[in-house]
Amino acid sequence: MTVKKEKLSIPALNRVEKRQLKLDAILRHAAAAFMEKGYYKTSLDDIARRHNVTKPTLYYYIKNKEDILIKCEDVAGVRINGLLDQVTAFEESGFTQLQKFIEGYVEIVTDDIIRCHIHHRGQREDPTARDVSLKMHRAIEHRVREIIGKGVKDGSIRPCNSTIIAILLFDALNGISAWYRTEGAINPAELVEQVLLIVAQGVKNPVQGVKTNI
Amino acid sequence: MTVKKEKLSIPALNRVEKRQLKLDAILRHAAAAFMEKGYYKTSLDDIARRHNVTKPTLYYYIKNKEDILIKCEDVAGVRINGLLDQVTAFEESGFTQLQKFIEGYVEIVTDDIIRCHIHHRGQREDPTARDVSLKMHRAIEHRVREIIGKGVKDGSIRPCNSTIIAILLFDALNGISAWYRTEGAINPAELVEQVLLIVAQGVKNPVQGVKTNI
DNA sequence: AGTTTAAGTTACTCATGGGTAACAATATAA
DNA sequence: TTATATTGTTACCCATGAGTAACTTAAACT
Repeated sequence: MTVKKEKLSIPALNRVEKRQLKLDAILRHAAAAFMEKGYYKTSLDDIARRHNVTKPTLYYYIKNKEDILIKCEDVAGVRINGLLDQVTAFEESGFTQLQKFIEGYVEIVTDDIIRCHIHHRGQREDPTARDVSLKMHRAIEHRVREIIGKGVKDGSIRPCNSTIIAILLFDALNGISAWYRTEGAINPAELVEQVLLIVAQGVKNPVQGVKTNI
Repeated sequence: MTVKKEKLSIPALNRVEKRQLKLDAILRHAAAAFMEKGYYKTSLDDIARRHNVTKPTLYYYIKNKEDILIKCEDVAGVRINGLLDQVTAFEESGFTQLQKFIEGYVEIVTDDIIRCHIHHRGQREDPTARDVSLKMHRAIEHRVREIIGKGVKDGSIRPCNSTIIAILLFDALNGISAWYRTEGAINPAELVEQVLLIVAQGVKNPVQGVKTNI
């Protein structure tokens, strides 16, 4: 009986599970293709080929081409907001939270689906989808702004325009997703270190900066 | 005689001149369209319409659609390298040169043709064109890296990985081209100030940073 | 076993849009 | 005024690629 139950329930669970796994795989294949060739130069046939199926099969998992971007965005949203939850969970200084966010984000940004989202957040044919996309993006940016604002309040971050700083930070971090792979042997640890250093202290030499100011 | 000469030579000059002006206008219209709707969602008919001509007329000025991007890139290359020439012309510290470059670049980055170049440098169908594009980009990045390296040598910039820093800086600056217009009333002066501040000093509060380090 | 649902296939439609050929008008030079 | 580039137009071709209809196979539950 238990055997029968097992035999029946496990495939039943696997059904939705397998579907989800296949959707994930399709998204991953599509995201990789989009990053390599670009969204418009990638045909659904290309994506289907990478997945070893034919084009119409894709339509069993996605609504249309744009839906791929939307689904990637969903994944990215969960990931990034999850990181932000994690980073803001503890009572730490704004600067420390920002530092942790940067560390986590640099890691996240290497994932193909996230890279795809970053690179293609913008082009949304459907106006509703565009609104949703924009809203999510603003929400995430807002949370980072809040971290910076908190840092200014608690004194760990110098007074600054948190809006501008947040956008600049995101641009720099998002940019990483475009080059870290192709740019050959880059040590991830060094990358994080350099980013943290420039965000924390900038590039000006403090020693010389105090002595003389050309 | 002189009158005759004038009457003949001025239109003769205007011929090439007018052609150049029209090409410029087409590039500008195209660049604006590409920034609004994206390269692939912009048809040549769209561009022609903005220029009050029909599509085949465009082919009198450009080779094909991609050629528009290439011609925008040429303009951008001259502009950016010109800025770099200007910035490195005097014997100043690396940090000062970097500062001046940033100031100039933030201004340059508001031009539609430059924005178009920044946003579409990457998608090149023709492999030769792709090589040229990549080479130019690398050359510019290299010059900025040199400025940073010089700064490290002369002590105005703290020791750092100039490659990574240069790329991060470009990402942040190039990002500006995407949002500065849509993002409503942003004071250009404040923008430059904030960029210079974060590049110079970072965001960490130096006062608190010395006293305690959470 | 037999019925149903999931998953996938082949073979199409059809709009879009880059690019061209052939023709028309306008300005320049003689 | 007449010949000649220059600049532009209308009317087309044709490849590409998103999306669909109709049919086939494989798995799942009773």
